[in-house]
Amino acid sequence: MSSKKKILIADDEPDILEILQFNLAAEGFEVFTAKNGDEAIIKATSESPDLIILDIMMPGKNGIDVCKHLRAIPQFSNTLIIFLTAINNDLSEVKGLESGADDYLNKPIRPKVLLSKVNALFRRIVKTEEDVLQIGNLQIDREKYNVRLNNEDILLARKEFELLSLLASKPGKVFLRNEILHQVWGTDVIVGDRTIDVHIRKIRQKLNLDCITTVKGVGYKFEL
Amino acid sequence: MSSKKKILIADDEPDILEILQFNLAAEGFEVFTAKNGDEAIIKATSESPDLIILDIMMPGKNGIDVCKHLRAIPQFSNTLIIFLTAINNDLSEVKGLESGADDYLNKPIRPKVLLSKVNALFRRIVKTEEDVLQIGNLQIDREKYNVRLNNEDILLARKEFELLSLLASKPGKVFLRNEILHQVWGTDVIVGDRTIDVHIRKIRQKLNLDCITTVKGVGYKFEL
DNA sequence: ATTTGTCTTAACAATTTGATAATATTAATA
DNA sequence: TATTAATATTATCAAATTGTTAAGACAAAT
Repeated sequence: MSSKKKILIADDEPDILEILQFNLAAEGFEVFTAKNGDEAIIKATSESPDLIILDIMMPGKNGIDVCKHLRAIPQFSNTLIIFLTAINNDLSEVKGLESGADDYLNKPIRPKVLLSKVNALFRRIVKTEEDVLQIGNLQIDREKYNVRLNNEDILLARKEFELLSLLASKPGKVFLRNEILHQVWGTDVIVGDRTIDVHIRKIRQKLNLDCITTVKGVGYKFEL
Repeated sequence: MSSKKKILIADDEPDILEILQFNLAAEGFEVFTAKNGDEAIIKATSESPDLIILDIMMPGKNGIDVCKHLRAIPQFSNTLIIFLTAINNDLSEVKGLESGADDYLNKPIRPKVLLSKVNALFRRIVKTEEDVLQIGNLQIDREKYNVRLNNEDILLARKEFELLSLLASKPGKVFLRNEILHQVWGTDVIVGDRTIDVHIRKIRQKLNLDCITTVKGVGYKFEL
């Protein structure tokens, strides 16, 4: 999967903050916290989270204020916002959603419900992501499955693409031949010794660029 | 806003149905109703609603079943679904959201909360909704179901249209054959290996334009 | 009932790919 | 430098993948 989703949590109660952080981090999200509304705005601006969870009742700027403030900034017009509230009545819920939030969650927090909501919201948004490697003037787009060098498309066959994609994923790192076999061919496929070489050759030929270095007796590495 | 949003409500209690219908219609939505799960599926198919509100507890097919059934059909992969439930416990909520719903609502119904949730969901979706794709001199109108090239209408059969529409939704992106099968044919439909090819061929033939590229071993992509 | 058009499949052709073998080249080391 | 191990190069071939055409099942329209 691409990069980790960032989630910002703002609540003045340390316990709640901790519970949320623990559960979301365990699910693989990158979590940031804020102890009040103003801090939330600052961290939101600096971290550009994908989702912001706001407690409504906070000293100073409350959650609704923060939400309105953020929604007025283009950077956050598409950010997911969830309210956290103990006030379980019509009024606050309505106010929350009308101020531009995507959902709200009642306290006490039920971790499973929280995670489900978060995932449900992300499922809807996730679609607009990109997965491109950019190394110098070389661009490898894993989604579009193409390689561009100096704004010119280069057609690589599947194995060639996967091999280059692997090497370029960690420029400078030397990949052992075994490692390459496992990653590109799989653990149970057996191919001859020269197979990798031939593919490397084709890549070098097609790219016409000195970017794959042979490390004799060890493997190959990609560099600039 | 474009045209009226369509909402389908499925509940076995006539009272609830009426309350919901009244409130949503008053807000300007076009409302359809169903008295059970099977009717819901039928009406969903014929009306293509933008939002479906499903009672979880219904005789016969319950809401979760209906949701799963619908989500497996490409037509409904992006339709909003909200559950309606009196069961106020973790388990049912989690199950609901995991079966692909976007939100849930606890009974008793509080009209204002309902409307806020509905509006919050629509607000988020509206942005990704583009019924007319324009790529170069090619125009794909998903609502009218037609394709124009150089101001000339081109008649595509439904599967052809959906396939082209999918590929053109992300120009440059390579769609894996599997991905295409899921999106166009649905997750549980099984068709032979050559079916996609044949449809691709027909599109190429009818458009008479070099815009669909084969990426051998991977899939197809659309490009100007 | 007949026509029309859509969707799928089967059969075969055409193409591309990936692996190998054979040979050449390179780099390290005795 | 001669030797050797490792890699590079090239051509070739079988397998995998896709293209094409025609035909039949089915549904919708006439």
